[in-house]
Amino acid sequence: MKWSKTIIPTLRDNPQEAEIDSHKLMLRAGLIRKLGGGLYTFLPLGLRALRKVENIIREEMDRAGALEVLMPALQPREIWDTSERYETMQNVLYHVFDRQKREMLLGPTHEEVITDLVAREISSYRQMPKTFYQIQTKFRDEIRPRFGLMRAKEFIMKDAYSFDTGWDEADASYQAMYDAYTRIFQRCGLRTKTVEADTGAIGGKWSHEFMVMADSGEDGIVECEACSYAANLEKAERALPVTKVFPDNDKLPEEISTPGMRTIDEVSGFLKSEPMRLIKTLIYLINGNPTAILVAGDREINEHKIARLLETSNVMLADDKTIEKATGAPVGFAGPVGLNIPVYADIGLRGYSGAITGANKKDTHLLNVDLERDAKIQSYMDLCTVKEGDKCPRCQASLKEKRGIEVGHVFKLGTKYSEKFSAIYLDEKGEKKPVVMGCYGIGVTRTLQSVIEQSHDAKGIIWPVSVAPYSVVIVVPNTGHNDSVKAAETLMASLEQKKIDVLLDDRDERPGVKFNDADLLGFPIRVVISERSLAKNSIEIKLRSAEKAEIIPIDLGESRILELCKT
RNA sequence: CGGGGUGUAGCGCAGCCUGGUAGCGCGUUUGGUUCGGGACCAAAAGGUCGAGGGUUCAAAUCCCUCCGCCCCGACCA
Repeated sequence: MKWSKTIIPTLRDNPQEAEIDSHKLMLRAGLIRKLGGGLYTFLPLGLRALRKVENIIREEMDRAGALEVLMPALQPREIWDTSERYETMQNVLYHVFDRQKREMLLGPTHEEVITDLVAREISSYRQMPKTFYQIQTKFRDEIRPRFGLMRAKEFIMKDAYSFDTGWDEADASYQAMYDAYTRIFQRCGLRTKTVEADTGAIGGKWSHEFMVMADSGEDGIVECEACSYAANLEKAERALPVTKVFPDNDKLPEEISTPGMRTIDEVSGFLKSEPMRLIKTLIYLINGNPTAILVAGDREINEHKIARLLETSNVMLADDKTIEKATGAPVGFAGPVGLNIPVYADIGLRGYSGAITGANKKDTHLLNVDLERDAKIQSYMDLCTVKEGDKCPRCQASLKEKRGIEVGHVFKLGTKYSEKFSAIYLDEKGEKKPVVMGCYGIGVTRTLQSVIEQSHDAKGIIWPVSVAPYSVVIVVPNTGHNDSVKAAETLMASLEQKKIDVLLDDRDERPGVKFNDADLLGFPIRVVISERSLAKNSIEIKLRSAEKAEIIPIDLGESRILELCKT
């Protein structure tokens, strides 16, 4: 391909709309353009890279034995009623109405569609295991689209669904996808980390996320310094802390005036006490019922954990009125003593004694609180978010906090959907059983941008050969020099015949412009053919990732390029 | 949805405070010179100043309403 025949609108300046490097570079390198918030057009160069990622995924899915299908993006509402996700996923669903005013949804994911299919088409244990996948556009009404392709309203996803006769069999399918994912991201040149994750609204028993480590990532992760434990902060656990018993723990609760002191910082500062000694009491509405959640003053509540442990998706902080009604005090003075709503406490608070809490009375706190003795706790559960320095739940070593971009997610779903859609099969004994499912997603467009986020420098993108829009760029510094142009065209034609993706920069531009654009666009291999090199009967080959170029005799150039393309 | 920011030529920005001719750099077009790391000379095109309303003799500029975009938060397979 000649540069003059395609369109690569590079930008010199960073567009002001972009915040992170990969987003800036995708715009500057002319890979994508924005239509509106969370909506992007792929330009020819961006599409080429996207297709490469898709093909890697397709190859590895096929290799793992998965079967490609293509499901409708437009879905009847009814199947979402059947799965009972019309409500739980309300806030990401796009609603569409046809001419009969029938409600349709733009698919944010396809568990419903595939399970409906399987319920109709699979009825015997002889037909399993089966894994289906598709690469398709998904639609989600994201509250806040961000960072270009990282979080968009319309994006491309590879989703896969496995169907097995039992749990052990399903584990094998899960493992096959897990292994395929590992290969996929490796082939894309990504360094990923696999972490244990929350299953969220999709449900299921167990899940892992594939994270691209990057400071700009939206997800917090902890990993153990010593063992292999790593988890998303939404899910991460910690070794049980030592019980805290503070001074004066034998005394009875005693009120103390704390005028206007509402926050942990204010109270601990005012009482000259460490925040850890305070018990933070927050009133939540859980399924609409006021409920108190307790954690130590130096910790944050993890609402994902509340939702999971109490088996609901309806967890929100209570409004001021509800709090006042439940505690009998203005916001900021809640405490567990004497509360007559359900109270759940974090496991770290078990045995807390000599602690400080709100007194459920304006401008007042309580000293010397012993949780067991003075409050009625429904149960102690793991309710707070792990933080740096907490101990590993497996080996007690310290946990470190990092950021990551979630590019893949694998779930063991179980029978949640198969039961709702009556995806039932007959086993060897003729008994009816629900199919056991797994589901697996890769954010394809997000993966593409992650490659750039992880592989770039001050000058631009550094593509791995596997996903580069073109593996080779041939630069002719002076297009006025006919011999250079001819040699370049010959080389391009010859490489193209060998199925190498080549771009020939035939623009009438100054050399500096061409070199800078080549660096910005990040093609892995740059070949320069000029009067200067031809005089020595040579061409110049430089890797984008390397400092220096190598000078190769012209008749050996092609084989050298082919060799470099393989690595 | 709450908080903050921003909207002026394709891109990046100035002008707004203190109302009066809409500017700069890059890019684009034409001609010429130049040609190994974002050249130079000359000429030119390109703007409902986000939208609507108001104040005023006069609004990019002041006031009101709305909208888009970006960031933080809430939320999120």
